[in-house]
Amino acid sequence: MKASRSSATTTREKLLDHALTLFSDRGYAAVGIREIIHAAGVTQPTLYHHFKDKRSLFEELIRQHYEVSQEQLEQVVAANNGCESRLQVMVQSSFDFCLADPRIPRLMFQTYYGPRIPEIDGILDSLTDRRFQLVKRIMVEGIHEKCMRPRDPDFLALTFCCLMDQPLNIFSRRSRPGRFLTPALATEIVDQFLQGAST
Amino acid sequence: MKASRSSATTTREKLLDHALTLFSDRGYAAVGIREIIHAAGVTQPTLYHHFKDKRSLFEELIRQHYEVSQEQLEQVVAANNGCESRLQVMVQSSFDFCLADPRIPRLMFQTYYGPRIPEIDGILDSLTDRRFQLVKRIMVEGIHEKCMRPRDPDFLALTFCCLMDQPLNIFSRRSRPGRFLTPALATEIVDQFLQGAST
DNA sequence: CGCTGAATATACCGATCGTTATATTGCCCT
DNA sequence: AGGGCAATATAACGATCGGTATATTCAGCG
Repeated sequence: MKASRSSATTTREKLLDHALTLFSDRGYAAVGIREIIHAAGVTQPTLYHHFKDKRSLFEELIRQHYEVSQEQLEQVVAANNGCESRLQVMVQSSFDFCLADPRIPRLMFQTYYGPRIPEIDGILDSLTDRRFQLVKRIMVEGIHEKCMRPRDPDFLALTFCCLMDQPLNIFSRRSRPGRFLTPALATEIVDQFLQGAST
Repeated sequence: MKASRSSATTTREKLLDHALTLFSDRGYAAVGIREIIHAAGVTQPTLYHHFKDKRSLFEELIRQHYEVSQEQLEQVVAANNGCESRLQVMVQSSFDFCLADPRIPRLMFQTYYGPRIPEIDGILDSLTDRRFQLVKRIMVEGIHEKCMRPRDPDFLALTFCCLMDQPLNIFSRRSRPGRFLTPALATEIVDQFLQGAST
């Protein structure tokens, strides 16, 4: 590959990487492009050479990481059978994904559960819906296999996503998320979802 | 009460009210003070007469609504006995609180689960911790009364808060949250928490 | 009446915002 | 060698940001 092309890619990826660091910490509105280009060690026209504007940079960041995480989830779900083990690997895979780079769940969940961002209105819902439908399919399957009580799959998918996302969001902000996002917690979450808290 | 004092109170409350509307929609960083004073129909020095700066206005808004919602929760919990009914009224009371003014849970949850706001770093944790401890006490009691399996009360409180907060956060953003935050959903959430999803 | 002090307005401050016109560098192809 | 083009930098644009110096209004009070 040509040097100029590879150098361009590096610059572009460097911008995306530092944008990820900053946006995942303080969000789209609070981070200025000067902060990003300063962290990346470039100047403004360089950023505007690689991205149309601030909004495009942010949207690409979001789309890219939603894409990767979604593919990983679909992969581990497809590689397992039975609703319980599928839910289990889904949580565990999400935990691993977070520990590999906590900035990514921070960006995704804080952007989704945080204040509205008019610049990207509408694109978040379609991205998160793909994962919701995946969870919902597992629920429908679980009910059909009679390992789950027959209830509204939308409700089940919602509660499961709550139990999975919230710990990811909360603990990915702490220092050393690995202290909290343990395999034991992943198992406990699935157990809590399936068995409940009562005796 | 003097006319000037009452007029001052109205202006101050008008500012807080429009700030609530705007901050709960797009967050602290994305909303400028000009937008607030324009909505309230006053000028900048008026805002700075009633509040030290943008940060103080926001902090007062946050503290005020956390205070009110916390008191309401403690009240309904104290008025009921048994862990199941306490959990039930807690969810239902939170739903009612949201339906009375969806801007308030939007502000609270989006501020808490959204990107970090350096200006108010540290004050959110102490405010949310009070509610978490309340939930935790119900869990400890429930375990002691043998209506819940003996598990880590922190984990139980975490999962219950997940199941309660996430629907509140998600549905308070939709139009007419009352379509979703029904008494039936409140009951389903408590049932899901206690009984789980499996057969 | 004239004084005081809270409340509000006009007009502006310097700083930062997202963005760009212009110029320069340096590799690739001919 | 030199044209062409992607990549980067210097320097600045107008707009908006949070915040304020100053002036005016108005109510309460001696």
